[in-house]
Amino acid sequence: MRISTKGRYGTRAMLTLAAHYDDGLVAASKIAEDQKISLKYLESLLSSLKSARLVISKRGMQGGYILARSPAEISLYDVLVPLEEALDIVHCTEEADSCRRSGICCTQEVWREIKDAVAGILSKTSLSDLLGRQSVLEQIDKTSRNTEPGSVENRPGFSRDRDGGTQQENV
Amino acid sequence: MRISTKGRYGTRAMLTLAAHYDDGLVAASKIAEDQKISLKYLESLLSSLKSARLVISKRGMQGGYILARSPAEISLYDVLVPLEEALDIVHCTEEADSCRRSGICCTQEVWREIKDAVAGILSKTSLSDLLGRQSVLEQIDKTSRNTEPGSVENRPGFSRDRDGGTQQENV
DNA sequence: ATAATACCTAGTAAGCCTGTAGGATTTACG
DNA sequence: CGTAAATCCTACAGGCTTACTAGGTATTAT
Repeated sequence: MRISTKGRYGTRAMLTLAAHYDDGLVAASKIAEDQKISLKYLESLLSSLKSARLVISKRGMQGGYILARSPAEISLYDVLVPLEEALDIVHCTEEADSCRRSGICCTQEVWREIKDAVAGILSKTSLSDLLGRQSVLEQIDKTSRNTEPGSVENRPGFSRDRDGGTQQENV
Repeated sequence: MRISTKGRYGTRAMLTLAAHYDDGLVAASKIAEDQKISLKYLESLLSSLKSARLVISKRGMQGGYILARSPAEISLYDVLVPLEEALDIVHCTEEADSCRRSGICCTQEVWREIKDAVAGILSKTSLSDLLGRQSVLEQIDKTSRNTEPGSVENRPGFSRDRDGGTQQENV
């Protein structure tokens, strides 16, 4: 029971696109570098996101991707559904007829309750919401590093690539 | 992102044990028959549940399993955690140090929010709650089928096996 | 023409899920 | 004591998903 890296990587890719929504097209290679995601893997995620009509692509030189709608109009639910192939916590709630006990299964109620709660949280959180939180966190991060110098630790930021050679994280 | 059959089967097994909490030990074979779960698979689930100290077992003839606490004192959260090996929706929230971006990762907040919501629902739902819902559902089911006057004292388990010798469901 | 870019098809190593198989050990009961 | 009923233990296996990698094709701006 977890959101896979597919969903997490996809979300982060969408955040980069959201951050550059006013700048026009962004190349997949830039997103990959920004988020430290394997380019080839990212391409497949973007393909899914394109099929879901969340991004628009342009091929050829100077091509790239851009959000199909404004960041405020795209929720995490929109992003995760095509990547996680439905967020059904439990198969049972989706295909009721596959369960012979469906008429008298008390656990279904709970699974559905959970599913609705998760969908609610994801639906109410838009990409622009996340961007807002991000800037707050970056601000805190920056000031905390100024106040305690010496423990700087070279942490690559959300949208900067300070330590050119590092591997991608596997998170 | 889903609760696997392991968690669902385990939950149903615990419901059978809850229904017979006052009757003493219940053999795994009876649970398997009651819930239409493969006996061998069920055994491994019960093993996990025993390690989590949710059930107590007795070996040998006339042996079996019984809840370690009353149904009201066991939540779905208690049951699912040992079966689903932690309900971390996202690995990231658990092992923060494995994520190089942890200090400034805005998506973590959302994953944690979801995790807390799920845990909240599961924690507030006890086995006795589910038993209560179950009896309501059975009553509805029975009246809708409009059959069998009387014969209420016969309660061979909380699920009736309507269509005889069919295969086990794989839900 | 060239280089940058999206897009497409395959494959793959590892791990997990959902069991099955076959027994070893413990216990009640006649 | 012998036996049957039960838990407990180890091992395996087919199928699926995850998280990529490899290599190439099509399209486009310069």
